[in-house]
Formats: sequence, C-alpha cells, structure tokens
Amino acid sequence: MAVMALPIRERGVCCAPPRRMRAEKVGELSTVLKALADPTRLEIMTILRDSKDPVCICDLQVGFDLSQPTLSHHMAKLRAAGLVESGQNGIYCFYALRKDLSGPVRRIVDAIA
Amino acid sequence: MAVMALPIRERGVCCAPPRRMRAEKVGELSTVLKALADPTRLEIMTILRDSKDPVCICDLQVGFDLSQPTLSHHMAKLRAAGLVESGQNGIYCFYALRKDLSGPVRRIVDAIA
DNA sequence: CATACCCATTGACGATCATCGATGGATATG
DNA sequence: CATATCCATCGATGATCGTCAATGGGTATG
Repeated sequence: MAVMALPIRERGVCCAPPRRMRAEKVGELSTVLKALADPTRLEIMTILRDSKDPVCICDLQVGFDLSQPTLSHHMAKLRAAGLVESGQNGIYCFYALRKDLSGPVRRIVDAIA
Repeated sequence: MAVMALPIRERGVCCAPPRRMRAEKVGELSTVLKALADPTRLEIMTILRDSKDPVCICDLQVGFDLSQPTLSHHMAKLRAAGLVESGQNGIYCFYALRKDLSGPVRRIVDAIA
C-alpha cells in the first residue's frame, strides 16, 4: 500500500540476502519469543519484571482466571525458556525474573511495557 | 535453584498482583511476538530491518530452503501483525519494515540482534 | 498469442499448543 | 495421625501452526 521506492529487477536473477545471525542464536531467540507470545505468559512476565520480590504461584492463580495446572504449565514454559527462576519455601513456590538474561533478551523483556 | 530471599506467606491468604497493562495492549503485543516467534520469520525480520531497500520475495526464496507458498504464508503473517508493508512492481513483490511501528514494537525489533 | 516467471490462495497433513480434570507428593496445622 | 493447602505431572481434547503440492491469476518477453 505504501509508496515505496522499489528497486529494479532483472528477470530470472534472484540473489539471497545476507544472513548475519548465527543459526544457534536464531533458535534461542525464537524459543524466548515463543515463550513470550502468549497473553497469559506475557502478563506474568511484566508482573515478575515489575515486582520487587519473588511472586508466589498462589497469587498468580488468584489474579488469572485459569486452572492451577494451566498456570503451572505456563511457569514451567517460562523457566524452560530461561526467563525465570523458581524457589521453594515450605508449601510455597516463588518465581522471579532471572537476573542473568542476555542483552537482547533483557531488552525484549524491558520493551514489553 | 537460585538463592532467592523469599517472602513469608500466610496460609490460605493469596492476593492477586497488580496488572498494569490494558487487555487490548496485551493482545496486540502477543500478536506481534507470535509473528516473531518463528525462526524463519525472525530471520526475515532482521533482513528487512537491516536492508536499506525493500526486499523482493524472490530473493528470500533463494535464501531460505522453503517452498514458495510457505514463504508467502510467512510474509502474510508478518503483514497481518502490522510489522511489514508490501509493494508491487510488475512481476515483483517487495517487502519492507513499516516505519510507523509503535515504540515497544520498534524496541523489540531492534533487540533481535 | 504462447510461453515463462512471480506470487497468492486453497486444501491437506502432522506437529505443537493451551487448557482442563484427575491424581499424587510435599508440607504445614491441629 | 488426620486434614488442609500448595504445587507438579499425566492424559486427553480441541485449536492453532508450519509445511507442502496443486492451482490460478497477473505480468512481462518473444
């Protein structure tokens, strides 16, 4: 739709654009993005990011209208993606944003305002 | 695993954490993240972001080992998410990063280094 | 007009995902 | 010990996703 200045092409001559990212990094980043690409997990991440203290699962279960297994599954997915860490204290399980996130991942998490 | 300073809780007393993000914004952002959460589309986005000129689909087809319909489907998804815009010139179809991305989305795109 | 090239759409298939109910383990309380 | 609370795992189900082959439309070339 937009009026773009389009290059001129020659028929039958196509050349692959440069790919600067390593395949390994592409996989890591897409895993992280996939973990964030769900409304529930996205909001949980902002809660963890903005919370001063680790957050208890039971509090999240009150805040979100989801079953307990579903929420547990979401947290496991966030942890598998390397975004959060968990700690147990008696009955309670707490989650917090990992502090050793890589630069790009940290920037992405900060960007979801 | 990590040694977190865990808060003290009272049995049976859970309170929902604050949710600062509007539901509408959560939906938009998760749509964008879902569009980025695929290795192929992620790499295409970096190519478009780093390219000075609009990129022709036929060039992408050479660069990625995917069928033409699959690549077309990926581009449609990026456009549906509001990340790219397209322009036609004769036979050729060009794609480019949209310049009117919102602040958060722009930061996310910039973060995928 | 006939042919070749570029691209989108459709229909189909297997894989992954989000969700739930049921279950069980672990820990605290009485 | 008995009970209540918190949480993870398992199995199942419906939805969505990534991919392809087939098809068709549109545009240039000869």
